Amino acid sequence: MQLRAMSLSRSLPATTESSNPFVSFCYSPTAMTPTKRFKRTGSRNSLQPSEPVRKTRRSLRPKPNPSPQSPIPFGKTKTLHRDFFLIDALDLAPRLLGKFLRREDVVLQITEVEAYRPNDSACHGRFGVTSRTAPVFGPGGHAYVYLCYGLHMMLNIVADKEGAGAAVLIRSCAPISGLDVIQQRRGLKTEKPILLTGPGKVGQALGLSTEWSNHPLYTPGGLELLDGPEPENILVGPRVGIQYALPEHVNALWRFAIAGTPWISAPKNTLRPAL
DNA sequence: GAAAAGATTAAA
DNA sequence: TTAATCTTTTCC
Repeated sequence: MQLRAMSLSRSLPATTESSNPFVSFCYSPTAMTPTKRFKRTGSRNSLQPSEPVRKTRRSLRPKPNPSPQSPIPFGKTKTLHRDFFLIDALDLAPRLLGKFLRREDVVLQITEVEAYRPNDSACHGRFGVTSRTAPVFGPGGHAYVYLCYGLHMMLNIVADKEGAGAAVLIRSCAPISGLDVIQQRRGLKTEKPILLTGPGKVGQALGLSTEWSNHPLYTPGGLELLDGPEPENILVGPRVGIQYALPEHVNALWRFAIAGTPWISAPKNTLRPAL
C-alpha cells in the first residue's frame, strides 16, 4: 500500500507546485483510509492505540502506515514563511508535526520532535555562541546540524527571533517519497519504522552533514520545510537522553509526537496524550 | 594541551 | 547490554 502511494508520487514531476507529490499522496485511497489499529480506545492507557494487535497472525496484520493520521487535504504545498519560525520553540515544536522535510526527491513527514529553549540546561545554546551553535542564535527557520557521538547527524530547526538561542530537534519522520534513496542511505531495505525513528536516522536518510547547518528552510532549493496536515492528536513527554541537565529540564514535557503513528522513536512509554 | 562526555545506533 | 566514534567544551 505504502509502496503504491510512493511509486505513484515518484512518477510525477516534483518541481512545480501544481504537480507536487503530496497532493497525490494525500488524496490516494490508501492514505485516506485510517487503519483500525490506530483508532483510539478512549481508555486510560493512551499508548494502547499505537501498539500492534497482539493476537492477530503476522500475515494478517496491517503493515505500518506511512501516514500518521488521515491527512487533511491541502491544495498547494509550499515552503513556510520565515515568520512561521519566529516563535518560542515550545510553540513551534508541536506545530512542526505533520510538516514535510524535502531534499530533492526525498520527502519525510515530521512525526516526533523536541523543543530546546533559552535558559534550558539541556540546550546546546547553554554555553553561549560558539562556532558550532552559532546557527541556534540566528533567526528561526534555519537548520542546525551537529555531530553526535562522533557518528550521527542531528537535524534541528532553529526557533524564535535572532539572539534567542532555541531550536527543535527532529527525532522521527515517516517516509513520503524517495523510499529507495532513503533505504540506500540508511543501508536498510525495509519500510518498517526502524527506518526513520530516531534523530540520527533522519539525518542519515536526508544525507546531511554539518555543512547543512545554518541552511534556510523557508526558501526553495536544498533542504526545505513544506506545509503539511495538522495532526488530530498529539502526545507529550519528557525529552530523551538529557540526564546531565537540571531536574526541572529533565522532567519538562517538551517532547511531542503524533498520536497513533508507528513512526516514533524509543522510549514510547513516556509519552501521554496532550490535554 | 588533555580529557571527559555526549539531544545515538545497531548488534550481541 | 555495549562497542563504535570524534567533535565540542571544559579543566588544569
